[in-house]
This record gives sequence, C-alpha cells and structure tokens, in this order.
Amino acid sequence: MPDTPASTPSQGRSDYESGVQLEDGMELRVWLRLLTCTNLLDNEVRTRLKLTADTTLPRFDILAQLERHDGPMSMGELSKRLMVSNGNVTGLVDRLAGEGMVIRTPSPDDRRVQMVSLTPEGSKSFVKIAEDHRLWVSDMMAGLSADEMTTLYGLLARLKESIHDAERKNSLEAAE
Amino acid sequence: MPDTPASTPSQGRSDYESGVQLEDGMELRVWLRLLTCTNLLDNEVRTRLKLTADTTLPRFDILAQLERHDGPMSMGELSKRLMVSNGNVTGLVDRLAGEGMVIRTPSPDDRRVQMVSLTPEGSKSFVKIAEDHRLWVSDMMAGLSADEMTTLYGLLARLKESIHDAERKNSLEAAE
DNA sequence: TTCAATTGTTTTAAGCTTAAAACATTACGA
DNA sequence: TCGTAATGTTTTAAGCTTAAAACAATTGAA
Repeated sequence: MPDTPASTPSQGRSDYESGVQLEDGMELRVWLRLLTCTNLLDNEVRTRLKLTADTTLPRFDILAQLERHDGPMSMGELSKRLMVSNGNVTGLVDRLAGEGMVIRTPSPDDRRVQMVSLTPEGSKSFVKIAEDHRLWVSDMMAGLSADEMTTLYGLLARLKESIHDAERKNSLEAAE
Repeated sequence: MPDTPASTPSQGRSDYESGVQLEDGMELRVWLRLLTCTNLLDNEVRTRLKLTADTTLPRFDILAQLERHDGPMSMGELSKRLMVSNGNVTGLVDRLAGEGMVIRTPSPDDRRVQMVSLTPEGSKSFVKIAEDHRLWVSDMMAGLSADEMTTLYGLLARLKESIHDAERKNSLEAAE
C-alpha cells in the first residue's frame, strides 16, 4: 500500500494505488494501476501454483521451455530463452533435478555443455499445471467482454511501442 | 522469452509474448502482454534508479513512505503500509540506516517499537529521485494520446475488478 | 602446434522476499 | 499480582535474482 506513486514496490502485495495524489499525472496513475493488475494476477498465480502443485513460477518456466522444445536443451539455451542469467538457471535446474522433474546429462559433442531434459514425471507434471494455469488466468479475466479484451490488447501494444521508443531515444542520448 | 504462455517468468527480462501460440486464448495473450509492458517499465525504472541514484526500488519505497508521513514511523507501520513482511522491513531499514538515509530510534512509549525517520540527506535524496521517476514514467508513456490513456486506465480498472471478483469467488469455494 | 580469445557453466557475494521461529515487552484477566 | 495472550521486532532458513569471478573446454590465428 505504498502511499506515493513515486514508489513502485517490487514484490509487494497488490494495490499500489492507495496513495495516488490529486496532483499526480495520468502517466503515474496508469503506471500504478498497471502494476496493481499485474501483481494481483501474478500473486494469485504464484499462490495457486504453490498450493496445487507445490512449485514456483521460475521452475514451471523451465519445464515449459523443455516441454515445448523437442529433446534436451543446453543450460545456455535455457538461459537465453528464459532471459535470465546462467547462474540462475544453474540453481533452478539443480532444484528441479532434485525433485526428479528434469535430468542433466553431459553433451557428447562438447564437454563444456550440460543438456537438460524433462523426465516423464516432469512432463506429466507440466501438462497438468499448464492446464490449471490457463484456467486461472481465464477466470480472472472473465469480467471483461471480448471487445474490451481486444481494446486492452491493442492499447497494451501501443504502450509497448511507446516504451520501446523511449528506450531507443534514451540509448541514443547515452551513446553520444 | 518464455516460449509458452503457460509460463510467466517472474523477474525475467521483458518480452513474454514471443512464444504465444495460435491456439492460445485471448486471456493468456492479454496476460502475457500485460506482463511484458509491466516488466519493460519496471526494469527500466530499476535500471535508471541504480544508475542515477545507486539505489533500489524497495529502498526508495521506504523513503517515499517516510517522506509523506509526518514524523517518525514504527517498523510495523512501515511494514503494513508497504505490504511486505516485518523481516523485510528490518533488512531494508538496516541498509538505509547504513547509508545515512534514515535513522532508527527506540520509541519512548513502548520499548518494543523502533521508530524510523528520514535524515535530512534521506529527504533530499528522495525528492530528487521522485522527480526523476515521474519523468521516466511520463517519458515511456508519451506515445499514447490522452484518450488512449483514459481508455487504458478504465480498462485496467475493469480488469482489477474482474480479478477481485475471481478471488472472492475462489475464497468462497475454498471456505465451504 | 600452441596459446590466446571465446564460449559454456558454475560459484560467489549481495540484495530482495517470505514464513516461521525466537525474543522482548506490554496488556489483561483471574 | 501473576501468568498467559497478544503485539512488535529481529533472526533464520530457503528461494529467486543478478553481476562478476572462476573454471573448463573449444576455437582459431600465428
């Protein structure tokens, strides 16, 4: 319940709008509300994931990646696809391997490389969780009409572009 | 760049939409795009915060809270307002105190409570950062028209409601 | 061929986060 | 008053995250 829009709690509970001030600009308000929605959804998904499957989002993401990739994948590729650091993947795969969800095998081609693959159990587990996940999200968005969803989807695309533009502009400034 | 919408990387880099599948429902698509936008903004803010002020969002949130509250605030109240755990606040305040941004003093009324207040330096620092933060956000949303912002703001309100409804329904089910 | 640069992975140090345990103190009812 | 319940804070254990250092192995150029 951060009281100032200047603030944007990282992992906090949910509603960052409580402290919006009269004088605050529309941008900050939209940002805070965006954050609120994302966190509500995110927290809900994490909670349910913990409750129904005793797992976490990062671990689930590894499974998702492996499930869709046909055959084993290297640590490095996993890291690239998930866009997280190598060290991060090392730890997550360690835990998943400990749970019997994945298995690590050295690559025959390159002795530096570790290949990771789903165990049958990991695959089974993933399929179930993915289905649940889809239901949860649909559930939480059930209040919006098809039209509203489409409009929202479009506006978010616009926002995404706007952010990318700002980043581009910013990095140009920094480069000179 | 999780490849499956079933996945929703926690802290990952930015674009979770790369793996959207043809068969995926609108809900998942909206969710992934929402996540993409939030993370783009969030990452950008964190990066700039680090670069320009060598600080973090959680620490900044503490300062924001204290700045707006007139006079010292207890650890517990800080924790309640930020909606994070007590232990979390303990650590953050430790670090801020180490940097000379805040000061901890025992309450005269209750020997269990620790009061936290901004130092002049902390206050000065906060004001500057808050201003920057506002500019960054405005910047990144500059591509949307006033109308678009208003519509987006409204749709996010609808989404927020929808999520709350789903949670309510869910906890009712769980309660029986 | 040899050795320096590159590439793939793990380790380390540090920060954020939580839940639960441990402590300290206050409140309150018998 | 005494002792238990409640409250406020810190500590602990565990997980996620990163950047940077350390290792290991491969590549490629002289």
